[in-house]
Amino acid sequence: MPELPEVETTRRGLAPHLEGHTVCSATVRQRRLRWPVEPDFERRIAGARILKLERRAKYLLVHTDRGCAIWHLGMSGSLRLVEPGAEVRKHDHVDWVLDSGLCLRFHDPRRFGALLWTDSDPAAHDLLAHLGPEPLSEEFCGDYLFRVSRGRRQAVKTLIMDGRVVVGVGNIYASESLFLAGIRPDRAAGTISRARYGRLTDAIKQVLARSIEQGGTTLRDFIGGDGKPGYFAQQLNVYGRTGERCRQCGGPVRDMVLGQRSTFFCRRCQR
DNA sequence: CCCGATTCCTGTAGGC
DNA sequence: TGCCTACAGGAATCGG
Repeated sequence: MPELPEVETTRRGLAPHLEGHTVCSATVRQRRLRWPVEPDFERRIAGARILKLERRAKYLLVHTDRGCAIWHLGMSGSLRLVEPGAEVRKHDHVDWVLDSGLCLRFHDPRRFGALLWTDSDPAAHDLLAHLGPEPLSEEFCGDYLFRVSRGRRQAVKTLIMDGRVVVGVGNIYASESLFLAGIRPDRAAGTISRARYGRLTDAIKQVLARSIEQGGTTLRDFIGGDGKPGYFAQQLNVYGRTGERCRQCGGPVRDMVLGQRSTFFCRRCQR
């Protein structure tokens, strides 16, 4: 599914084809996404000139001279440029026809994605206004996590997956980061030392940066037809490896449920 | 305020 | 082989 690295990869891939171009027209085939696409979205975007593509958390912001479109890919969404006249497949919910002749197409089987419009600063939009810092920013550091975790009894894994604390840390990266930092996912956030939060923020930055370098390869990118995960899965230390041997100590990888999310860890390497 | 549970949706995996 | 069910997950929102 699109994690932060994949959204960033999407942004980098689309930017040269979108920035400076005009949206001639838009077609919305399915309005019922995570939130309904507003009725006059097509009218608002038609004729708009795209100024810049920006990523904030897992949102892709398309700044235009008329306002800003806010995309979210949910967990099964993708944005691709297709040739005009390309066959429309099931779950192809939105098209933007560009003045270049290319078409920006949104495909999203599970419809957890969203397409919103705002006439004002998107940072002030309800969905963005209360988000925590970007994980790759300097603001996100051990001191910060230490400070915001004081007095909290919730598990550290659910803390780092809380978008008000830090954005873009999905379920896979949360387990992987905690493994790299040697911290048990269910440790109460408020009892973890400043030094260990330093190691955790380093681990989060490392795992996200490495994934961006790989073009955001995720679990759902397959090699061959056997359903086996792709490149990135080969680098996973614990995610989805229940019962297999820990790469570090050889012990069995364990799983548990935290905040209704499957969670993977090694009892010996994480405390 | 804090935090766990519920909700949206459909493709896929696992059980029988 | 095929049907049926459980499950996965981002993140807002509800409920205690």
